[in-house]
Amino acid sequence: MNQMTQNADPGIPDVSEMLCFSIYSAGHAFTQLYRPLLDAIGLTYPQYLVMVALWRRDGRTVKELGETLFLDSSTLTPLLKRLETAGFITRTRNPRDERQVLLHLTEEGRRLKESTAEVSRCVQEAVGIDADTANKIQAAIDAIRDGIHKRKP
Amino acid sequence: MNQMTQNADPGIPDVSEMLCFSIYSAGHAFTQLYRPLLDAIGLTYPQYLVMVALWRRDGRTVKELGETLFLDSSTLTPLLKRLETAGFITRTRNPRDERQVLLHLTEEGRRLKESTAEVSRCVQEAVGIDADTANKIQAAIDAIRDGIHKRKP
DNA sequence: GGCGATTAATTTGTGCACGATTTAAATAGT
DNA sequence: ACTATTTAAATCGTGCACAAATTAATCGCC
Repeated sequence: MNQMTQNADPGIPDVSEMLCFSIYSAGHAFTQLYRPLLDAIGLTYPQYLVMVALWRRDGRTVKELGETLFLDSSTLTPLLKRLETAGFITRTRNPRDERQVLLHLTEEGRRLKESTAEVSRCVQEAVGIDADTANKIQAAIDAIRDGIHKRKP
Repeated sequence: MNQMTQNADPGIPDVSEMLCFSIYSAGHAFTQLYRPLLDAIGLTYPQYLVMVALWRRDGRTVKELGETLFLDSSTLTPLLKRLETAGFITRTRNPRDERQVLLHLTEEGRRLKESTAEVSRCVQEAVGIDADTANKIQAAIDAIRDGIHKRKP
C-alpha cells in the first residue's frame, strides 16, 4: 500500500467523483478566469453577469433580473447599489408601482459593453472547446439545474 | 414586436446562453438542494465537501486538503475552525514541521458519515440522471476546469 | 371605502471565496 | 553558522449568497 492511499477509505467516494463538486469547482475556476479580465473594467464576475443581462434588456425590475439570474433581492440589492455608485446603472422607483425598482443603464454603463469583446474572446480561448460542444454540455447542465429547481415541493 | 423582447438587444447574448452562467447557476442550485439536507446534520455544503474529503483520507494538512478542493488556506482556515468548534475535527500542528496543521476526524466526525447515505440518495434522486450520464457530463466539466487552471501563465 | 393578505425591495446576520499581507518555521546558499 | 528565500497558515478587507425578518405599497375581498 503506497503513501498516497494509506489512509484512504474505499467505502467513501472521492469528492472528485461527485458531479456537484465538479460544478462547484468549475464555477470557482470561471470566477478566477474572469477576475483579472474584469478588474480592468471595474466589474466583479457577478456584476458582469448583471450587466450582460441589462445590456440585453434594459429597464427591468430587481425581481425580473433576479428571475433571469436565479438570485434574490437580498443578493442583488447591495450589488446593484455598488453598480449605481460606480456610475453604471440608475435605480429608480417605478411611479406606477412604488414597490418596484427599475434598473437602467447609464451612458457609461452602455459604453462598458464595448470593452467586453476582448473578455469574451479570452474566456472562449481559455475554455478551449468549440461552440457546438459547449452547447451540448450547457444543455445537460441546464437540465440538471432546472430539474433541481422544479422539485422544490 | 412583443412585450417580452421590446428592449432586447440582439447583439448581446443572453446570460442563459453562456456556459459560465450555466455552471454558476447550477452550482447555486446544488447548494440550495443540499442546504436543508445538511442542516439536519449541522453542516454547510462546503463543510460537507471537506468532511467527504476527510472521510476518504484522514490526517491531511490544510494545504493537501486545499489541493483536493481547489481552495486556499484563507478560505479553509475559518471553515476548519468552525468544524473544530462543532467537534467534528481536530487541528494540530505537525511536530515534524510546525508550519503544517494536521486535520483529524473526531469520533463524532467519523460517526457523521453514517448520516449521509440519505443525503446522497436525495441528491441523486433530485438530479435524476443515471450514473453513466453523470460521469460523461462530469468528465466534460472537469476538462474545462482543468483547462482553465492549467493556462494561468 | 376599508382592511387583511400579498408582493417588492431592503435590512440583518452568517458563512463562504479570494487577493493581499503577515507571521513563523524550514530550507538553501554561501 | 547565518542570512535570504521559500513555504504553510493565519489574518484582513471586500464582495457575494441566502435565510429570516422588516418596511412599505398594492391588491383582493367584502
